[in-house]
Amino acid sequence: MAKRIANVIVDSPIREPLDYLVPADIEIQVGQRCLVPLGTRKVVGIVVGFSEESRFSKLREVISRVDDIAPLSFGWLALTSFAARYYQSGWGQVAIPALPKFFRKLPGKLHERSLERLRKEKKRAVKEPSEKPHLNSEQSAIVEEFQMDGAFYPALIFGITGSGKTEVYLHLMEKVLLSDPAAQVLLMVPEINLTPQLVERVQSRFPQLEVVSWNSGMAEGQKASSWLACHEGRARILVGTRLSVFASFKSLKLILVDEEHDPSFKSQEGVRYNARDLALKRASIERIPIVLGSATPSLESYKNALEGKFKLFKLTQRANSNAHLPELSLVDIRKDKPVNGLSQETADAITETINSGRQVIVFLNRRGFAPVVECKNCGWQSTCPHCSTYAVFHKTTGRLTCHYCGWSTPLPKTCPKCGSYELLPIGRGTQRAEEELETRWPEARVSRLDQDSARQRGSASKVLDAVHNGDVDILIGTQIVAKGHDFKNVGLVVVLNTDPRLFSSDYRARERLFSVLMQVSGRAGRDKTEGKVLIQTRYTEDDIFKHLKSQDYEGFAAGELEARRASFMVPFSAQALLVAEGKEISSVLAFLQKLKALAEKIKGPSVRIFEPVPLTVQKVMDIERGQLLIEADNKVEMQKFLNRFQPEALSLKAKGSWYIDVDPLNY
DNA sequence: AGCACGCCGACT
DNA sequence: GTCGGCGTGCTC
Repeated sequence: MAKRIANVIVDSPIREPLDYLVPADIEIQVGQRCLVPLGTRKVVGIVVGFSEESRFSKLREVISRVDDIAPLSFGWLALTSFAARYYQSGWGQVAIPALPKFFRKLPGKLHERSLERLRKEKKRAVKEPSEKPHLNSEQSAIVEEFQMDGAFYPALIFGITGSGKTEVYLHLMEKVLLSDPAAQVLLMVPEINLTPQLVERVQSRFPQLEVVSWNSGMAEGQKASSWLACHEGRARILVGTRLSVFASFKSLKLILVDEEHDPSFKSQEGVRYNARDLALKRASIERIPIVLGSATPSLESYKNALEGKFKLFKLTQRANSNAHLPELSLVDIRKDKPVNGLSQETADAITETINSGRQVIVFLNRRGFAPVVECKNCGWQSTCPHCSTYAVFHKTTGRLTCHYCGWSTPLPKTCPKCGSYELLPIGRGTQRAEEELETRWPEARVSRLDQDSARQRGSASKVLDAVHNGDVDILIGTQIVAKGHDFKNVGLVVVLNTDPRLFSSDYRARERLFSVLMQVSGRAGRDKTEGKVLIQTRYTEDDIFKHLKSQDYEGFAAGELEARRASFMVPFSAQALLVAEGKEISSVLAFLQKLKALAEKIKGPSVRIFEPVPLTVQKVMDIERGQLLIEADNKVEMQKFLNRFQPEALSLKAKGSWYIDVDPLNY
């Protein structure tokens, strides 16, 4: 009988699975973990196949199998394998880090005991299910029409803010969970601190079922326990961030991706996967339905829906029929010149709203006090010594802080260059706006919500609770205030300083701006009384505002899609970014130049190679960074090219490191 | 990614 | 003479 050889993936950049001899006394199957020697180490790998022969003559032996849990499924292996190929990475580098640490390490003496503990279900307060709200006709039409008969069925729910998407998710989940006592549902959410509230809402709806969550902020033990509960089928619902697309399920029957347009579904470190795209792949592998939901879908998804690749469902009415669409108007800051950031019209509206006993949200997407400090005498500016960025002045700490590397120094009393005392904060962040609001409305209770104020655990929810309880008159904040909070008494939303984002070099900036403005506008008028939105801008005639005013995502998207079609941009083409890093920008660009030459040699007519350029933020933590953009007619052509390019590129030696970012979101 | 090997500077 | 710096290259 031929010797049995196991193909094993391990967490190393080796592209192909490694071959190991399987000793006669070891029974092992595909999907099981095993202990193998790797160089001088022993590591945990996953068996992905068997073969009779190997290109390698001197094979080493599998040390032992790890059979503490059921093997990983073929579907899971197919998903991780696809992800590795698509994102130009090693299979093991995708698959192994997708397991909780507990299942990646060599099982020790107490392994079985720990497993027992992980398997212990956390206690649920068994209570009556929360009330099931009545669906309006649009909502129930979706639930009725939805196909879940064992086929891949991708759907996009495009529903305006407040249209009750979550309620539709819950009904769809119920439909799936009731139809099959083993069925499991994956609900994917963006990376925000709203997950606990959502988990609670889901759990109280299905009090008899185990609901678990999975996100990077959780303790390792928690992660392992949630993961295992899904793997073994005990947990029926998983609510998780992008990482959960790689969770292991016994019987996954439905995937929901909430806020599918959110950039946090794209990983920006390690393997740069897009969890929304992989979720679609997973649904097609498992032959199950998948729902993408958003008030402002990504143009990629919206295009797919328009072309019939996704079933398109629309929610056009607010679920709470009492709620009004907010009335949006622009404040032309060319005419109504802002004083300390606020135009007269804005200030009057704030006064009026507070006086009428309602709340104001001021949205300013820039944290800190001032983005840069400047010397009036010699022109010195507060730059970060390790990054090509400004160090932001934070008045709360009295320090200059770099938002890229965390470098920080006390604000100097005098100019470090000329000794002058005239150091001026330039520009405006949330802290400065907060100060201004407190000065102008001394009677009002002002709260700030941004990354800095939310840093301490629980402090964000404290502020949010205060807003809900009516203990705050004016809430000033960054993106965080825009996300999904259902404030009942907000009469006015003010948007400051969005103009820079209208003219970004990133062609996706407008799409994101539209999305965030829609979201933040949606905070106004969620209950009986009307809400108002004021946007201060000097570009009042920009199309984006026209569509915002009428809450017309589809009009906006049609315009953007047309512009992108005309210039062959994503989603009418596919992109990949080669990013190189090193000590000196010249050598980084020189290496990218070598990659470009190789790419030009390999590429066909469907692929275009751009010029190597430094990244927008060229230096971070003393590392210089450059990029080379590659464009192809479509994703298939891009894959064909990368698969030919990548092995050859790996053999070029670089001074620093480099990676490929497929379907990049950031430039 | 680790980890070892290897070939040059400051130390008991 | 050797301890250790991190460049280079391999792991079935």
